[in-house]
Amino acid sequence: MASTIYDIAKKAGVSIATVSRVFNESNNVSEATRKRVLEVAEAVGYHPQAFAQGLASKRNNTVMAVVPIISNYFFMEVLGGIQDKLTEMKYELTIFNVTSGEHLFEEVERVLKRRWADGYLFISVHLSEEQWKRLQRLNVPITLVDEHFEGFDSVSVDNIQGAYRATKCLISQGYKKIAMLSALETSKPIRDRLTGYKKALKEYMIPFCNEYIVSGDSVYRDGFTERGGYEAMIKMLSMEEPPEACFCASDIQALGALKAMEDVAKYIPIIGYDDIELAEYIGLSTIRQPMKDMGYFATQNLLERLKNNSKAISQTIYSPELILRSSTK
Amino acid sequence: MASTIYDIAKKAGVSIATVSRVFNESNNVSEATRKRVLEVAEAVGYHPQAFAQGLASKRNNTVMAVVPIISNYFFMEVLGGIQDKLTEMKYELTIFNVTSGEHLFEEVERVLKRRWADGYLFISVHLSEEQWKRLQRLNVPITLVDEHFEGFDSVSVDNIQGAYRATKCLISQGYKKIAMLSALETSKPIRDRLTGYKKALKEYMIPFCNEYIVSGDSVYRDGFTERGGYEAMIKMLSMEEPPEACFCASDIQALGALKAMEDVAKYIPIIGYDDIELAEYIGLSTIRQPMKDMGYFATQNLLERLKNNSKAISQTIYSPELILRSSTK
DNA sequence: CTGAAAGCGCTTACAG
DNA sequence: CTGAAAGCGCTTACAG
Repeated sequence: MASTIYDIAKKAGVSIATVSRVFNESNNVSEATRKRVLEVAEAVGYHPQAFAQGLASKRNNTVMAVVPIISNYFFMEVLGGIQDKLTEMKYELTIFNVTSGEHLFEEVERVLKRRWADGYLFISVHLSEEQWKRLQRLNVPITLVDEHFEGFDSVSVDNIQGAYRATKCLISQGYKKIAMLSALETSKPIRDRLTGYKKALKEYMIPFCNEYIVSGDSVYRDGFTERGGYEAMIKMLSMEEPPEACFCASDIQALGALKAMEDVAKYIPIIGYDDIELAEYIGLSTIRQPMKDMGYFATQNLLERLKNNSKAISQTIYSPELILRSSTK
Repeated sequence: MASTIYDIAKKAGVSIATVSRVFNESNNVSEATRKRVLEVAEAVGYHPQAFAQGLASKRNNTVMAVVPIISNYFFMEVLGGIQDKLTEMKYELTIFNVTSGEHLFEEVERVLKRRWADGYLFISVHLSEEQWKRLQRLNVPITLVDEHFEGFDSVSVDNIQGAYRATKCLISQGYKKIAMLSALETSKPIRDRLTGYKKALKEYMIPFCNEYIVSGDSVYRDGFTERGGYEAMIKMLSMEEPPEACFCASDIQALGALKAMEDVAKYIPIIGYDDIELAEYIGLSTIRQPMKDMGYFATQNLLERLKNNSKAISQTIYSPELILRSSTK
């Protein structure tokens, strides 16, 4: 059986309070005592248990990342930034994977109530205004990434702006029939990007044409998949009047679109969204989201709030950057 | 202040034991009582706290993944498999990022002693025989991924075999001067892949030539980076007698190598290792590791051990698969 | 089916 | 600098 604080206290001839102080680096311990305790602890392989510490102290030096999907590029990059900051500050990371179905809200609420972590990072979790308000009542430190709600700190990228720039780039190359390769419109990023796309068309007085908003049929991951992009591009290219150029709602869909174009040997310029690592290799023009920075900054923000919960709520919005490569040439 | 089990018990007119039973889905509760408790809990937004449950029950339905690096392809894929299984079994995932420096062992030992999780998955954590033995004494359920030690369950891929196949593939195409684009030899996968490379050469009676083992100069991530690959390939191509073909220790290095070849406009066939998603897009021949399967299987294995710690220790070794694409044509 | 009570392994005022 | 003691919020035999 593993030893507890009592065993150490007894063997070192001190009280458990003293042992606790040694491990919590309180400076109210004499050097001799500290040394003795540490020696005993080392000998039997003792270290305070996380759960007991957590319960007694009501803190646990853990941040929980709540995410709808774990193994994708966007999340991986964001996570990289989160981890950098967390390691720097000696916090631990717990990942909670919500299943994004109809019980999303209940799942999220439940995990907050369990008080697993000191603070929470919500990555690409999209809830209704009403639902965010309910979470607010739980009074738990939360920072939003890739989402926006006035009651919580948030870090996001201006999706409208990004789509606008992408579309405008295509327009400025002289194209008029510009399609948008879309996904499920229940997805918030999609709605925003659609808005930006329309805004650009309007500005250049190009009539909006609903047929040019095309999605694939697969709904897995809301359509943000290579397959979704493939399906949509096949549809586009077989239209009576195919578009001359295409703005894709994500790089991963653009990848599928690229494949589709190869398969039917018809090519139109396309531009993606995200700037995943792959984009550079295949020469995909895209809109860059500073994913890693967002993760890092959001974490920093959350940790500051853990220190001082009364600080003002801040909304950070990054500007997306247009990256031109060969796919728009 | 959030309510506790006492508040619920009082409001529902039952004991805390009963409230506890309701939330633990014990069936020894009358339907009427259960309903009443649930109603009260719902009204005040109560849910048992993870840490209190964990301390009292000595279980916490959490698995911890111990990883040296978080945002890379290999890990992302493995993690995807882990998460699938964990979600299926309603376990939570905690990620612990060891910093891979000189205190690696101490860090790892400490986290095990803290008893954060019910079980641990070590991904690409390479320790000495001696160190693994010390961890064994902690008597904690551990499953190794991408590593092998007889005292723990493990899931890995035969690196020697993989490198052997890659090299043999190049030899069979008629090349004799075959280089290996390597990385830090302190890395265990590198040592194994080197062994496989040599084995193939020997089998075909091609003399081993130490100059043909080339690494980049950057040591970040043990050299498993695009940059490391770039640097190494530049070196190779500027040799007096450049190799005719090259086996790269990882796809990510192969990527850098590809860039280097473009930059100096000299091309030789190369083959990578891993089969990251990117590989398909750029036509990189490679050795596939079933990363997602490994994660899934390792997790399943660990969860079984949590149920029954006396089951026999198993070593699972996957065979790597040769994937031929355009980079070797 | 239900409750009283001990216990999980710590932290933290409080007192000295 | 140190200790005694209460408390963190649960679970789980045990008894009925």
